[in-house]
Amino acid sequence: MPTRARHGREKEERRQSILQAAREVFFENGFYRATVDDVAGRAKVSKGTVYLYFESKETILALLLLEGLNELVENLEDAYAAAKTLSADERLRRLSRAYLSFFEEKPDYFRLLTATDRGRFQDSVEPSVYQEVLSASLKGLDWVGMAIQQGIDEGLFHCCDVRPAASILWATLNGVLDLMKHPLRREMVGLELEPLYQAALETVLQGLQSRE
Amino acid sequence: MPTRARHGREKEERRQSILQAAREVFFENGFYRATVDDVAGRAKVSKGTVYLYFESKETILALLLLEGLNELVENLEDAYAAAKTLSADERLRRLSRAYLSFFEEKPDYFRLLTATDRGRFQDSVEPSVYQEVLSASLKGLDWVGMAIQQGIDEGLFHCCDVRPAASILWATLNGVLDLMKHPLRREMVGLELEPLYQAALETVLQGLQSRE
DNA sequence: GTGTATATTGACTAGCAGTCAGTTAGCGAC
DNA sequence: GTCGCTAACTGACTGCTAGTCAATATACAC
Repeated sequence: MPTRARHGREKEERRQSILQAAREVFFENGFYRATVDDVAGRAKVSKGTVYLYFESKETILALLLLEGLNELVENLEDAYAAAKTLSADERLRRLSRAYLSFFEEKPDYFRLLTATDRGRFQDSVEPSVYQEVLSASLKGLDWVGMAIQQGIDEGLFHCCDVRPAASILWATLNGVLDLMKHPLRREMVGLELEPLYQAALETVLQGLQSRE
Repeated sequence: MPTRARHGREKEERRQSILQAAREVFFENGFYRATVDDVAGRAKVSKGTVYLYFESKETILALLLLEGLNELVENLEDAYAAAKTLSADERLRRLSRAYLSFFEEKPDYFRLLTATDRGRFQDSVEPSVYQEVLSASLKGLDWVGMAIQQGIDEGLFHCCDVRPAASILWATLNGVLDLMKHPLRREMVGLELEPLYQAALETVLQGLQSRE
């Protein structure tokens, strides 16, 4: 009997159950309110065990974020692929919609993302993991870039270069999501998320289409 | 002799010197690394005194942010006023430039702003102060809105409504600033802030000008 | 059963926000 | 100048939480 292998599997299960507990606790209370003891308790292990499997509380956050970002990128990939036969602008609309859907269906991940902007994050997380989160948060840009490139090839867009164009659209969508994230701010602005998001998308698409 | 009044002045001076100490310490170390003892030490008072003048560490942050945001809004106001005779699109360029300048000259304030997205902020800060920060962070939108309204009146923009248009531009500028905030991310995107910022501005301006 | 390696525990440390009983300093009355 | 009163100030203390590590338990080999 491959004892080593069974052990490996059991360890992986333990690890996953701690991650799952962290997901629940972080989503319920937010990252800063949640304590490692909460996570340990939920996973029915001691705090020490949590630290056997993970370097720090913030590392766990990073891993959860990576999960979320990967799922988002998969959604974008699917949306891109499903719009294979469509024009570039329509593909960008599908991509944008997929992004908005993810935002609306998994708001918890977005809530947790803001926690990474903190000072300590970069200290207590292995640089490589931090870099991975950063890089994952930019993978969406690649799919937007591919659709934009198609638009340039098709003669739809007349902008100078793919990367700036993709970044502008990506930044705009993020800007709108961020602006409309807090209910209180939404109220102050006096607009709803979805229509503003759509309008922003169309405005940038128009802007990319016109000659400068 | 108006003892009461002199006392009032002295209290205000003490208060200001604590605020100044907090500004220095927060800017140097970031909000989360900075401790209240640091602030107290820098202001040459005890920690208890800090808490006589301010409700919490996060309240001090909120007050510093309000200062920064008010300064920003003044800059925008000046830029708007100085461009009195110009066309709407040119005014928007001036407003955007003033915003970028502030971002580049006072990056510390932007760094501190992200700290408010954290969970605890809303708990330990009086709701009214929190609301004031939120509302101050939206005042820039008003000046953009006024320039956009001018553009609509002049027939330059054909978009449906002022508020969405202003919000789209504002969100885009913020999105670009946020995207390009971290040097590491800037490197990953492979673009520089200023050109992207300019390009984003022009793209949205174009988008707002074209008929839909 | 015994020895060894591995996994787990939870009491402990360190660090920080926030408190409050006790101390000091300013000031007017005499 | 000194007594008494008030307001300002202090810093030791509390409570909480991330992270550690010596002690303990468990699993396995022989």
